[in-house]
Amino acid sequence: MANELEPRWQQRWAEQGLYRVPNPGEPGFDASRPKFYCLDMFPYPSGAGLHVGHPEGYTATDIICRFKRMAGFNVLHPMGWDAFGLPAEQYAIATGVHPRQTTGKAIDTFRRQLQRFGFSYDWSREFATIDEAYYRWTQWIFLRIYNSWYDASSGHGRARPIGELIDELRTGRRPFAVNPGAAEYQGPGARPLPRATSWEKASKAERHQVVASYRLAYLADVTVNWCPKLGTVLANEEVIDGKSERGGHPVLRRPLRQWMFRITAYADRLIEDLGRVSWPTSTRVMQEEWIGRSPGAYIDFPASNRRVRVFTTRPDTVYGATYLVLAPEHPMVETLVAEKWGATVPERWKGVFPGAGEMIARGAGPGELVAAYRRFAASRSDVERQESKDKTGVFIGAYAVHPLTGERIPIFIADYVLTGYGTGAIMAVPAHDTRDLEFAGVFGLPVLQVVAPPPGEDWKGFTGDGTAVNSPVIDGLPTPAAKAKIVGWLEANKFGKGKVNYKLRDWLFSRQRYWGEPFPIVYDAEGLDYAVAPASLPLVLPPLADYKPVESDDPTPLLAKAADWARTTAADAGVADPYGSAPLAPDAPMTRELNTMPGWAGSCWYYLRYCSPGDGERFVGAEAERYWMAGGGVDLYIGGAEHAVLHLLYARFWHKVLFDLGDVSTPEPFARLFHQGLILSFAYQRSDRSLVPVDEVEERAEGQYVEKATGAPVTQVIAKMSKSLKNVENPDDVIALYGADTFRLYEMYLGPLEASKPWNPRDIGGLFRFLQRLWRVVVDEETGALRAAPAPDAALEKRLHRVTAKVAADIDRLSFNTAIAAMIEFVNEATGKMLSREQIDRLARVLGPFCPHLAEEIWHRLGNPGSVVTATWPAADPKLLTDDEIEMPVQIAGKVRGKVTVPAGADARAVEAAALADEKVKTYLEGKSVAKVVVVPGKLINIVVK
RNA sequence: GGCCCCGUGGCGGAACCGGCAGACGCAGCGGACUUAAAAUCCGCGGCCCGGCAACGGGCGUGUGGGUUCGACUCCCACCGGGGCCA
Repeated sequence: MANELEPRWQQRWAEQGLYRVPNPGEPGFDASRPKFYCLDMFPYPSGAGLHVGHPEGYTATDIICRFKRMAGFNVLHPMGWDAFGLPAEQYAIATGVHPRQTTGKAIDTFRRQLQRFGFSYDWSREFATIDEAYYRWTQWIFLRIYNSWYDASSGHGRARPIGELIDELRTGRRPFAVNPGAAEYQGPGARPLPRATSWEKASKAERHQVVASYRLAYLADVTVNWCPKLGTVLANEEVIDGKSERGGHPVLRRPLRQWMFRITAYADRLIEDLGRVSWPTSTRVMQEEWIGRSPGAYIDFPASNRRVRVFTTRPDTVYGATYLVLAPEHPMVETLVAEKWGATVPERWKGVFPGAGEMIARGAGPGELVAAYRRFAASRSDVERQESKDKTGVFIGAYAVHPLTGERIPIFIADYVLTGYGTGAIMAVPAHDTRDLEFAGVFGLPVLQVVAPPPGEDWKGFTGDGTAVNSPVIDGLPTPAAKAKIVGWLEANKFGKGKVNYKLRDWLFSRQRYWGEPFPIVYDAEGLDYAVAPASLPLVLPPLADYKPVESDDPTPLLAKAADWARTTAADAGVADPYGSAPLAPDAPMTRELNTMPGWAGSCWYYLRYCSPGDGERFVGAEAERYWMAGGGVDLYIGGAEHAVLHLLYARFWHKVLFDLGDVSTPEPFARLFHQGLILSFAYQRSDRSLVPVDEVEERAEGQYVEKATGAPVTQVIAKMSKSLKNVENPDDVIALYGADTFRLYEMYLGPLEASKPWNPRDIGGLFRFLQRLWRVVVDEETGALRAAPAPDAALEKRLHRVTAKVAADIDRLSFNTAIAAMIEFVNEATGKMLSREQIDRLARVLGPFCPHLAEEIWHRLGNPGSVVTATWPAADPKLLTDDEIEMPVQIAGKVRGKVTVPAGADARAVEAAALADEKVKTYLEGKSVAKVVVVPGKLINIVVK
């Protein structure tokens, strides 16, 4: 029946445009209603179609949206497609089919599947990130960010237009020098500084360079994992033992000029504003840890006419520094390394790493051992280097001078220090750092206590807060005060500087693929970058003859194949001269940026576009944005926890830039966030814990499973759905059997929305039977006529009011499983009885958010006009939600021994008297004395006896 | 190693603020209807002991302790599972 009824109503709803919601100023907009913006995380339409995990979150948001509409809200509930991405491009490489075709097909499949669920999306707002009308604005926002700089001087700091910075530099209000916070000018591999010291004297390139160091989008030479065979850069996680994870091709570490976002400028605000949002604590903590704010200090250690700058989060332990460690790649290693070993150098300092002993035995010098160790370190991944318990390293034969004590301390290189963290060099305080202590143990280095732990704890290896000792400047101070004082002292004496370090890096935004947004950037003959004129957007992806990666040791983006597209002129690209240098001739040859944007780009602002998706003038209509984003942004955002950090952090960053520039009205995009749990599946495990595909297992008896091939018993376990375990469920199959209403109920009834829970098809029938039972309560199966009692049954009426109240409250707290249980109870109670027409009417409305098709069918069989979708939520009479008399359990010494029935409002004394007078209670009290009676009104009585 | 979350019947889960543990569903058992089966309807159902039974007693929310008149719920330690970070 569902397969006739459901498509029929879906078609009717679509024809009526029932889920279209007008914007302020449009016909039909009702300003008297409050608004509710409810968003699902942007799906990537894969060729495989929906799996059962998708509709979990979508059903939850649909129920809430339907409920909110009935409760009188203007509800914005959109859907669209995050459609750029690798799979379509990989398919294009193999087949030559343009990714747009592949993606278009996948979108059609997804849309058809979603519509079969009866979700109440406003499909008139649908768009895909690959639409030119959409990515035009993605490119526009990129330029908005590119043409901004972060002014940290005022209050918290904020983004400002780049023109204001240029004015400051031109007029000398701001010294002509690179941004002191610019990551590309720090640490190993820093870019050389410009020579000019004023705007006037600066060359075009120098002006360009200084301005770029402030821009929120900038170019930097970044070491990347380039895989020549695959023709792309790989993430660290995709490289295993120097080979690509997919295909096992060699991967080269190469510097490559890439677009970066200066997201680190926003690090503090991204942490602080987590206090504005209502998000799961775990997600807020994850973002905080990802940003990884650690206040500390730079300290300079003189070493043979140079200074080694270290970063430490524990400047209060500086007196305990007994050696320095540089990352093996640190550029100062070459200049510092000694020619030969000093006479007093202990043998083991010369090198501890595989193969070192042999070299030392044949008298290898420091240079040789350092080179060998660097090769050893380069072969290990960052993760291996940090996880390794066995500390390795080499003394480089040189010493530094401790700036506070004047002592000579040795300098080592060791792979537990990474280039990417701080300055790539540390002062080692073995007494109070676990890894330094392990290292000191291996190399026999002194361990000097400088922090006194709380009584009863060993100072050696104590890493917590305590009291400073053996540290003349700060002796006796507790750790936090000691940190503050020593940083001030180091600054005053020019030994160092307080500095907040972040784990968060600037965001690498370039990809060498085809299927992404082109950058609206061109380069002149000198290689300087310019923004194209916003009016010339969208910059459309050119067609390619083929999509095979360019195989080369030199990283080459795919767009290099579009040679004609890449060649343009200044006039064509609408490039002006932003720096008051020599203007470009209109016919000056320019080349386009050949990288494309990564998959994150389109999903960074899609929630804004939904507010007015057709806008041709602005990325989002200003009034629509103010209306739908009011109250702190999207009211409810539901999606998987796998996006807890990256997508949500990136979107927050873009949003904050737009907020600073006055383009959007709220500082945060998503007011309330919720993660639905994973839907898992059963799998089977052999005694050696290996997993067996479900189709190779049979159930011999209740709960007894054996592997078909061997007959060996296996145990049922819960695992992620995967093709290899053959336990992937397809929603289409379930809908074909039971219909969408049952599917929706089943997924919501599995358990709490946030929990991960196993898919167990055996249970679906229970929900299907519930809907059949409900149908039989209201419709005569023989005649198809409505079964209605002439007058409502009082007991059922009371229960109906309670269900109404309970379901509303449960939807509010996203507790759909208990809401459904309440409806089941009601229908079970009503089975065999009859409801009045008016009661059936209310039941249909309560069912509506969960099972819209069946509810609509009943609604129309009642002869109602319109749709249950636009009906109002039934009011629950508070008088019918409480009983006149209540039964209260009587506990004696904490065990329930009897029950008494008392009037609902009875006071404690009356309840106590009734309990003590109860016959059954009396028999338990015989021979005992009552010490105390605890009465919790409305709950229970506990008699404490001796 | 650090931080966070979770351990409740044969299974999924409920108990929302410290107040009757196990709602609801699945699987199971018994009965009605049926020539029979399916479907449907009615009923039983944590475990152990006693009783033909109604019922009575004991134990029980991973383990051990604590706080409290009262603990699935709060605190401490441990065990197991998951996540994030190292």
